[in-house]
Amino acid sequence: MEKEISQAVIRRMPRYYRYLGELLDDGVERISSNDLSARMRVTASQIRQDLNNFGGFGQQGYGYNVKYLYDEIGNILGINQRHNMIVIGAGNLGQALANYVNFEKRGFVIIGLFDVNPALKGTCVRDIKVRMMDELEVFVRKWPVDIAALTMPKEHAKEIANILVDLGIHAIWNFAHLDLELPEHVVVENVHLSESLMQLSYNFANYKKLTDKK
Amino acid sequence: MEKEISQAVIRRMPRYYRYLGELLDDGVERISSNDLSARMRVTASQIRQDLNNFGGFGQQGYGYNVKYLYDEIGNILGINQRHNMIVIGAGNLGQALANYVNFEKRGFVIIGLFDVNPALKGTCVRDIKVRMMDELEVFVRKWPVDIAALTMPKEHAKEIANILVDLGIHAIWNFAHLDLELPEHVVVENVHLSESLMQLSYNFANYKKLTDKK
DNA sequence: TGTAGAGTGTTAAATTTTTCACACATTGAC
DNA sequence: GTCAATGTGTGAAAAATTTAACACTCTACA
Repeated sequence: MEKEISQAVIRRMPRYYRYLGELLDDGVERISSNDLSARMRVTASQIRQDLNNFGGFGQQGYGYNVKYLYDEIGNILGINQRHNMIVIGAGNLGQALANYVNFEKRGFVIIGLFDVNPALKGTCVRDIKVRMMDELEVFVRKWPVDIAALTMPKEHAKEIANILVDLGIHAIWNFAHLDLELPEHVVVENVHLSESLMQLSYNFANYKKLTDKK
Repeated sequence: MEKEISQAVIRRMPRYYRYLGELLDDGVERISSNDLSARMRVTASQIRQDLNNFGGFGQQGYGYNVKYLYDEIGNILGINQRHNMIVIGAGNLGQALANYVNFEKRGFVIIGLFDVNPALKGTCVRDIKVRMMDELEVFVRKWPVDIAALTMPKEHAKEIANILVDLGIHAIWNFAHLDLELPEHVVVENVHLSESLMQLSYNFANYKKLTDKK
């Protein structure tokens, strides 16, 4: 078995993908790790190391073919394979996700939106109907759901996550401010906005301290 | 000058803060790095190392006083100091931020919400009025703004970010899918949702591969 | 076709991050 | 008060990550 690739590397791959997409749009055909490194402000060495975790995509004396590398990274990340998503919590955040058409372009299709608020029942976000939570189970049994995004308040997240896992979903995009404790085979990706804000706050305070001292 | 603390450490601090807050709510008075490590699923060693970057908050034979440590980490992160925020982009995501009352509890107060869409002019999210972009400059000159959250489409983010920086703002919470190139003294925290989703996608695909092989 | 230059893949070194291990301060039971 | 148990702070080891260095391949131009 191949050795496992570290999350540090994985976290950088989407960024490569983004930059390559831009190059593609700009009609750039080929790029060297050096040129890319200058654009992305990372070392060329890191780019080459990262990519070589997945295989040799470049060619000596030439560099990397943008289109080819773009597609390869897309495959690695599972982009352009269709992923059906549901979003639990149709508040602003849930609606923001539902409205974000770029996900769909990449194969991440939101097929259902759920909430407890009866006022939302039957309303639509884009063409996605908001359903009540009691319809969740039937829905998930009927449609193949790959990923569930949790955008509801943290009070219910734990319970819902367990239900989803019992229903066979094993990828969860968690926006609730808590750490889900789920079986090992379930993949969880956390987006903790308040923690991100606090990190910003620290760096902000620290920058001020630095300049105040001068 | 004290040696700089790595972002890896900073990124973990809000999580400690969150767990300590929960302990506090549960009426727990003291905790050892060992107990905390069991709850948080990190090594006790890491907890002690992390905290000791900022000073010795614990006591041998006793552990850490929850309330005290909670407050200290709060201070380190600049929580409970007031931070005035503005949000550029009053779409779903901007409104989600504006509606999220917990930020305010922590001292992060959104004082303005801006958009280009005239249909939103004068509408309110909670008690925050949505203003048009052409009012931005006067607003920022009038009110002290610490942090700007960018939730508008990426096409305009670069330009707006430059304007904000010129107006003296030096902390930016960037939700747009691009990397801002700003002067060194500006602190930027990125939240790239699509990259987070791709990381989930990779891990999802990889989990599947693993189990399929068996 | 030959060859200088470009640029990858890869091994090795440097750095950073995490974990281990333990001396010693404090607690709390008796 | 004594003393075993607890549990931090910290220096050192281990592991992981990042950067550097370079042999060798392929390109592109004459």
